[in-house]
Amino acid sequence: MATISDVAKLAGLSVSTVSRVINNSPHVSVKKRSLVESAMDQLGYVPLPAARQLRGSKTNTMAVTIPRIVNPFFSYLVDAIEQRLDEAGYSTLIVQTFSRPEEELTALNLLKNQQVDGVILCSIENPWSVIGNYTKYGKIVLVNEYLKDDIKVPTIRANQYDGFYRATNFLFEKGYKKIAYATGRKSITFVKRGENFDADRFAGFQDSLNEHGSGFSHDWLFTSAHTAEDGKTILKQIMSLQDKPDVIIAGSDEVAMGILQEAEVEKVKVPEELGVLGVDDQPVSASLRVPLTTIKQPVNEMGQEAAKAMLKLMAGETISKEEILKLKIIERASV
Amino acid sequence: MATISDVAKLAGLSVSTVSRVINNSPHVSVKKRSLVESAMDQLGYVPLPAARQLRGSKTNTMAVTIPRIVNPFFSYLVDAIEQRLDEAGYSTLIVQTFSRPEEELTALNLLKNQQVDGVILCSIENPWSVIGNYTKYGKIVLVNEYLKDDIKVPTIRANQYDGFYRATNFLFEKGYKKIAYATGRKSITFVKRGENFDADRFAGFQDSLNEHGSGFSHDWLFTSAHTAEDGKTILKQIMSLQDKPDVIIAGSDEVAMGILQEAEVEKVKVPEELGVLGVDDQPVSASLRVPLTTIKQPVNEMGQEAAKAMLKLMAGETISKEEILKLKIIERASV
DNA sequence: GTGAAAGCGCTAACAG
DNA sequence: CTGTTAGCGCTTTCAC
Repeated sequence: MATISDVAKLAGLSVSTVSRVINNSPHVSVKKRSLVESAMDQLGYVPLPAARQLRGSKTNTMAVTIPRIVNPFFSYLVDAIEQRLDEAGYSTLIVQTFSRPEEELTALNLLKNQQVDGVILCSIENPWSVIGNYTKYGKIVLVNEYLKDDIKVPTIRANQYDGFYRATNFLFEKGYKKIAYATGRKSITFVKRGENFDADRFAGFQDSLNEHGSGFSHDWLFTSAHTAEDGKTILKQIMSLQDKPDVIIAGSDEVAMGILQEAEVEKVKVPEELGVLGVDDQPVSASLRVPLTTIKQPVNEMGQEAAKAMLKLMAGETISKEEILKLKIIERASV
Repeated sequence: MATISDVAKLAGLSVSTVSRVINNSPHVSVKKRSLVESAMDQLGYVPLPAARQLRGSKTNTMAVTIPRIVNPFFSYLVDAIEQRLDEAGYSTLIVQTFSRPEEELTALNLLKNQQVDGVILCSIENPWSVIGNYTKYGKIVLVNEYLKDDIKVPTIRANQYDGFYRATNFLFEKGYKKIAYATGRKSITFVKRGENFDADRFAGFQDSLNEHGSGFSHDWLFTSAHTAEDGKTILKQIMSLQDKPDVIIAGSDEVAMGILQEAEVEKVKVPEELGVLGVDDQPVSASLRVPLTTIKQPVNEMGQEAAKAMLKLMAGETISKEEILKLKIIERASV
């Protein structure tokens, strides 16, 4: 491995001049600059990051944490972040937390240890009292998370409340009257809007319901719904109900797919007898037999904005605490 | 940021003793060790990796390259690798190459620059003449790739030939006689077995065909098939054929799903009128209306083995060039 | 414009 | 067992 002094020796100059060339300082004569440059590529020289870091200079690397890479939502999100960061000349280090606080600390310590210039957290596993301490070591951006108002970190998220409010309105416009609701949550605690992700969604749903003077039966709430199998069960449960809903907000495309499949088995016509609204817009959703109408999370934009926010932070700009993006309703055939 | 000398000062000892504790050298008295330890956590001290790297010690970090994180095959693969590496105390740095040679070099330079101890390449973008140069800087393991015999790098891959050979036999056993074949490739060049991924698959298919004295019509070969949409087109094409195949190896679950959906529209019974065999076993495949029979890539095992190979390499063991894993046929209802 | 020299935080001889 | 000391490769004053 060639070092800076090898280059200096070959170029017949001092290490400081070489260093200046590397960091393109303006105070180097054109002649010596090219001398250094040719020596550099003659030796295949690349500055050793560890040494530069030791001197406290930038790493040009960012870390981004996600709970699990196999979840498409997160893989697309991190993909979008990386694309944007890449354009700005940053490398990206993806850290899976597996929802474990310790793993999140690994990423945060990267910051403390000057291995990265900033970290983008796409889900938080530690209390802010812990995470907050790391802001002194570098920049932190949050994605898709809710934090108390007095905590001021740049946060990028989608407006779940608004999205679900509009989606529910949309169902009413379509003529539906009895709307069922499925969620991955174990229970819906009636916390107020702005507390968290699911509460926001449910609040949007409820507000639309109230505005339309529509009732909601407890039989129409399905919790702990995650998989296609869960969706199948839900459809069966719905069909066994006396007072059946005429449409369901499925909580995820996965669950929606299960509902769709079981509906086919049970000869329940979609959307005529039961409308099905998905959430997420996964790649396959468009090409199902009954193409799925779904509430799309703006993953791409979220990733882009998160990366932009980080970049601004790096440039020393202060940025507004929150950037809220809109959910989009993708209308296809299932509603 | 507390440094090693801060700790030494607080403990009333020398930096070397502190260093010994950090690297748990045996030659430290219990008493002083605990003295150092308490000083360390009193200060919240964490050794700075950059400084250690500079001294040439291990990074305990591995890089793994994948073309694209949003591809489920790769996200599951990297997930498996990381789990295993994690157990062994290594952090994992995931690098997306976007199939660009430069990005692969970024990962390889991590090795050169002593930022990682090894790199696992899950797809190669540069000629071996380039990659090979990096073996002098650290360990390299290949996954799912084919390389000339004289090149000896640990390589983990699934036996595509065997898998497709067995899968085709399986179709014959099921009573199918006319087997169609879809692939993502733009064309099937008849290179011999062992040259590459797709050639191996097709060779396995062909060999089984020949052994069963079965013919293959060029009308039954579908190339450039990637998406569910492509699958739909394929089904239409099949139905317009005079001499129709009775089963198709779809090349991917994605394509298989498209075929399944269009079959439903066209009222073609699966598997009675047309059998459909997928490849990959994606999460949704099990819960389709006609659960998909598919050739499963041993992603998990591949990841595990790749990680193990790397770990052995790190431990100084020499390992056999190739580790070949078996594809598995997951029998459900579509065949 | 250019070079000499002082460290960044840590490890590893080398002495004791 | 413990301490002293010389760098690892680089950036950055500070002189010239």
